[in-house]
Amino acid sequence: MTKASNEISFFERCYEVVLRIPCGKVTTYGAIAKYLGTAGSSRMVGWAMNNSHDKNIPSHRVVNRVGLLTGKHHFPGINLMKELLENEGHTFSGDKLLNFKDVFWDPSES
DNA sequence: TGGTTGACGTGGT
DNA sequence: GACCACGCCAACC
Repeated sequence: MTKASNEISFFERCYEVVLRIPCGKVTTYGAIAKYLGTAGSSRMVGWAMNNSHDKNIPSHRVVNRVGLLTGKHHFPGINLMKELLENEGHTFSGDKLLNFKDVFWDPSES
C-alpha cells in the first residue's frame, strides 16, 4: 500500500491532542510535540494548527511556551483568540496569558 | 529532487 | 529578565 489513508498524518496527531484539551485549560506547542515524540519539532504543531482551520480544532487553547498568543494573527479575528480564552476564565496582559502556569495542561496527564 | 517555510524551543550572551 | 542565533523536522512548491 502506498501511503494508505489508514496512516494518520502528523497533523492528525496534533488535532487529537488539541481536542483532548479540557475546557479552561491550555497547552503549548512543545508539550504537544513532545507528546507526539517530536519534541524538537514544535514548529510542526503550529503548522498542523494552520491546517486545522477546516477542522473543529480549538487551536486557541494552544499557546507558545511563555503563554503568548503568537498564533492570534492567524485567526479570523485578531482578538478572537483572546476572547475565547477569556471566556474560559483566563486573564491576559495584552497578548500574554497571566495565569498560564495555573491553567497549563499536559497531554501526557490525560 | 531539492530548497524554503513555519502559530517553537533551547541555549548563550 | 530580555534579546539574539541556531536547531528541529515534516509538509509544501
